Amino acid sequence: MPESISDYYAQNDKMYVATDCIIFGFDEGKLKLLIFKRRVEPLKDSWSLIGSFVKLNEDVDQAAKRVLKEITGLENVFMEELKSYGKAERDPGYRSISIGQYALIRPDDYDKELVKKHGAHWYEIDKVPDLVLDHDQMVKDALERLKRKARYKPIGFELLPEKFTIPQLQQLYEAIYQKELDARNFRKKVLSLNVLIKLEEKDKSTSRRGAFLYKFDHKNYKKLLESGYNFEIA
Amino acid sequence: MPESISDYYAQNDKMYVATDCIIFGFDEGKLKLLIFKRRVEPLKDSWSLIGSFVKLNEDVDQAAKRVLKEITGLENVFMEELKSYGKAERDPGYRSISIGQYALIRPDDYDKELVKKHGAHWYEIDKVPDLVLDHDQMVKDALERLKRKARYKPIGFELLPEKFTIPQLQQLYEAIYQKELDARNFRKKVLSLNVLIKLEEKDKSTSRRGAFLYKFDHKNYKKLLESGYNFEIA
DNA sequence: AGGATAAATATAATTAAAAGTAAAAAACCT
DNA sequence: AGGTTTTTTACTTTTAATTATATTTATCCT
Repeated sequence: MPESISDYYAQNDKMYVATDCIIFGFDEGKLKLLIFKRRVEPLKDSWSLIGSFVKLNEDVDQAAKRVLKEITGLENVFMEELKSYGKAERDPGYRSISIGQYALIRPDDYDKELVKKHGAHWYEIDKVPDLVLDHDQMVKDALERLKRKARYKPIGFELLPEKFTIPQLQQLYEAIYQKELDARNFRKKVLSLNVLIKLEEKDKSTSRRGAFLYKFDHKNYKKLLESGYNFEIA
Repeated sequence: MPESISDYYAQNDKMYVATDCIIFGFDEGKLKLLIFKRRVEPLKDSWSLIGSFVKLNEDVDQAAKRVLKEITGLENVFMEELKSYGKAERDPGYRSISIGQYALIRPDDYDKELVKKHGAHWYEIDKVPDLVLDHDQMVKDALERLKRKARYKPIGFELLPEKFTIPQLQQLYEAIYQKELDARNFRKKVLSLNVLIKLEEKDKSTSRRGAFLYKFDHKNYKKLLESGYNFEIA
């Protein structure tokens, strides 16, 4: 880079840096996406992901967390960079790049009032309407990433309440992969990973017998990861 | 994002967008990285990745390709986004974010004169000196990505000359994973993927008998990918 | 010619993953 | 009490992946 910065940015034109959040949730056995209706111009009334420009004194991931908190009230959520979107003409208004970040949130956690107030709405993943700019692409990319990642890291747990049953977990994986799994083998496999803690309680909302609740064992998971263990779910 | 852009960028301060290339090569049985010595202030004489600011009318990935061509003379190289680096204080000089992109190039392809002229140098991956800013982290991240990716996509081939032998391919995987592989089983596995075309010619540079040369079968690879085939190498 | 060396094949043995069969257990319902 | 439903465990069978044993082949070297 022998050129100096001013060669590129001498004009009054600016490069804007934004971040957009692809927010997944799991509810009623369905994988869902949180989007919202723009209430200001430009593109008023279009559906869009939730995003923001990155402030000058702010880390990019901080910016994404800030937005997520504004909209859902949630902190300490699983969030990971997806990729950047940097085509010169991606936004007709001004030159910008956006860092896409996907988040997984638990359906019972978020602040419903706050979400409503911002004009946000949960859509089942295969019923999401067209979004502004390149946001459709972002969702597509994020879904692919979720599918791949859920295969070798237990991120699926981020989408469930803290206590969950094995049939619930199976439902989630079935929703992500859009195919049915064998209950016996799924159970066997997931338990063999040794990252679930069985609780005394049962959840009886979906069956007569009721299913035992489990918690995710973060400690043991970390230990296993460090020892080079390779997860494989579904 | 109810706020307007000018809230964030009203000051004369600017946000700069850069891209840095993590360039891998494979030569003499070793995985190597191309870095260069800065010849201008600031940080003159420090080792650094090759990068550039993104021009206002340029896609981010275009910018990376431009740099790569300037330094190596190469076009149409395997290059993929790694991740963004967006900490507010990552560069003490000015607020910038950088999109890391990693590239895999064939050792015989690049323009040696051009590389020399730019003060660039190939280092074995475990002997790379300290780099400026967060470039060390970028290299670490890129290496991890390469390891993971090489496991399920045949990107390793990008690092070999167009014609290569199976023992060479094995060497490459051994270099990436830093462990020895069984020749018989490696051969069996890699051939079972059906993405290699056996040629008539032999390479006799490393053994008396000589080993048959192969080409990567891009067409068949694509076909298999589309049909949902899942690669697994090493 | 005989020995050395790396490459290549064939095939057997072992281990592990996936799929399926059967049935018991814990609740609830009428 | 007996029927119903879903969860759960115990085991078997099938299939596939991994590892290992043994040989053969092509070539160069002395």
